[in-house]
Amino acid sequence: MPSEDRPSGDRKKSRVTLLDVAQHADVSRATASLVIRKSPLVGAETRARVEAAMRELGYVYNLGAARLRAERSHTVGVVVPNLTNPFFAELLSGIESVIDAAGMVVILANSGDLVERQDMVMRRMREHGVDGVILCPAAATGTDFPDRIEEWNLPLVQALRHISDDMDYAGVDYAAGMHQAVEHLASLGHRIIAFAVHGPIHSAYHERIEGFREAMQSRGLEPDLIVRVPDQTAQIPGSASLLFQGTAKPTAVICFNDVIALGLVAGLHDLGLKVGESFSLIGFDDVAEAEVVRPRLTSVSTAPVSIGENAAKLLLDRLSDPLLPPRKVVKATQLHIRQSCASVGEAVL
Amino acid sequence: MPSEDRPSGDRKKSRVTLLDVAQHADVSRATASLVIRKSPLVGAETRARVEAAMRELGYVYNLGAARLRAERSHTVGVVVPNLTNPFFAELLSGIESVIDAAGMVVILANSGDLVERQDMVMRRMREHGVDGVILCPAAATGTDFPDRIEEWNLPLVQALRHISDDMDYAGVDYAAGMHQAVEHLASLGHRIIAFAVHGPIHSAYHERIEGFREAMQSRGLEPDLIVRVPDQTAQIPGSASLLFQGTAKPTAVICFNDVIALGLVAGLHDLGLKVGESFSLIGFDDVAEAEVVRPRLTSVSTAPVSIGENAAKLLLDRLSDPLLPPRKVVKATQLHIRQSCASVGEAVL
DNA sequence: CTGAAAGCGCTTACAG
DNA sequence: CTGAAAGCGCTTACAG
Repeated sequence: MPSEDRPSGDRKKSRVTLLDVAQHADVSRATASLVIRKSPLVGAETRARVEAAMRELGYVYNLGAARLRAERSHTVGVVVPNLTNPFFAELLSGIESVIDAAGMVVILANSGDLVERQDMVMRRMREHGVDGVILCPAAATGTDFPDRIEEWNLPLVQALRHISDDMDYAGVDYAAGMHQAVEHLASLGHRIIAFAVHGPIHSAYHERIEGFREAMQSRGLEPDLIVRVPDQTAQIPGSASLLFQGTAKPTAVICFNDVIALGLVAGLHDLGLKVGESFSLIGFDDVAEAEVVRPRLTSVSTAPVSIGENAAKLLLDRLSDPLLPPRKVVKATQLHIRQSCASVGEAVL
Repeated sequence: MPSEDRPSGDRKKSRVTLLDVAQHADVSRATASLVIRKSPLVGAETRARVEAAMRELGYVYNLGAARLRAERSHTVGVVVPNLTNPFFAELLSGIESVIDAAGMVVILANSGDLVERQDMVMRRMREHGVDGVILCPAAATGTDFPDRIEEWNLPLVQALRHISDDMDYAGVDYAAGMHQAVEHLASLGHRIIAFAVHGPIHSAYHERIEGFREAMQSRGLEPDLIVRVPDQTAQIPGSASLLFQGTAKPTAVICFNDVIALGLVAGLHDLGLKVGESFSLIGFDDVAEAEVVRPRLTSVSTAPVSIGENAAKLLLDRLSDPLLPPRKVVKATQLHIRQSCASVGEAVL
């Protein structure tokens, strides 16, 4: 009665193995293995017999054993800085769907945007034998990181943020998105435009800042009205007054992302300003709430789900052809115009 | 030059193994294995030597191989209906943090709230040899599902929704949450209260409906003013008028979740009603946006991150003691009063 | 198209 | 505290 003193053991002990299936179907183990892997080498009749046996015995493929021999785990690691942020959740959703469709599975980890945690997590991924990883690099990732990846010979694609040109990257054209926002505001007559930012500093941060500056400068507008608001959602509304502390009073603000945008809409309202009338505002990301807020939010859409899909495809391609040169898939953004921007009268000029 | 025609192979080929480490450190493989698993049987000096060897050789533990022998994968499956919903993303975040702290890793899957996909995904989880799974069951999960789990002898905990009393469950007391909402509104003098719902039908849905009805009935109030709004966020504002189509005109609405709440705030605004003044509204979940919307949203908080933590702890406990009787951890909700409710004047009674 | 043998990298008793 | 041997459940050449 070994099942009595090792209660959890009976599952494992009684596991039906490929050999059981083979014997039941009266073939060799190798043949059974071939039908599992859908090899064309096996005759239809034999295949049917083996499949019946698998069903009758309730066979479950043991990927762990297969992996040991075949050196392929059908597993990809995904590491993001923060699961709680809906933006990353959407990225993850896109990744998961294409990885799943490829018959693989995602192992998830959270770096907390901390390099030490990221190191731990990367080690864990290697221990689990992932075939590759999709990584949104922690903001402070060191310059030696790409070298280590290289050494490990671990297929890796960067998502949303990039730290090396020698590895695949899936992201969006943040700078062009900023141009679209500035362009729209400028066309409505705005000349003094603020940029509200927060969060950690990384490539996507720089690209937005650069994009903003460049777009402003190319129109002869002052590019330095950049204000930092708190990271915590709940504290953003209270920081709206920061927009007006300098000598140049903006008539519009572009937001680093929609959580800032939503927060500032509330904060500006608290200050007695009417967004979409006496003040204009553009968000970034175009989250679902943009449609549901009053006034409806004009926002630059980045579609994180499709970035996730792109990242996963990039990785799949690399797995099937490791010699591919590094590729970048950088999506275009799209300005979704709703109600949060108004034109400034000629008087203002 | 085998690395020339099998370019991806050199990683695997050159893998440093436990035997390499053992030889380098001049001990047997078994001893090396013991130091990895932190066994107290190994002397300090030997341990140090082995650890040095691991470092020098860049050894990476092969969990896949260990699992095959030890029948433990240090892996837990998590299956949710939808990653895109921030609510599930937060649940996942809570799960990930405690699973990670336990030195294990989560394998993620998305059921799309579809039973066929759920079946697929559960099979995949078994193939990957997860030690257990945390499942938010798809709405239409059949009554035979628990039996199959039982047969598979797969440790499983239900999260947010439950389909069987014989398995662990981590959730929140939805019915009590509805009581808190109704109580608050009733204390402000509201007598005709609507309940706006949407989405799939499952235990958490029923509990909220029952909770609402019971709370209304116990106060002698009409419990049947339940209106179904669209599932798509963007379409919810347009459905606000549904609240007033019956003969009984509500002065307040309780929302199934905060995405409905946010949508109806917008929709009521479009109808010229002032939420928090001429109409009252309570949300459910207390998402971050509740604080950032005007008027600030009064909402029943459900704290999905901590539900995820509870679910993960339940699973960890079960893994270490499979004979534990099934347990339920049902969190209390908390009414977070902000600005979206007003009292109705005596005149209304 | 099928079979017998070896091996993937660990852990597990079992001796010493 | 350490070593030699067997085995976890597959896949991979290699013969036939």
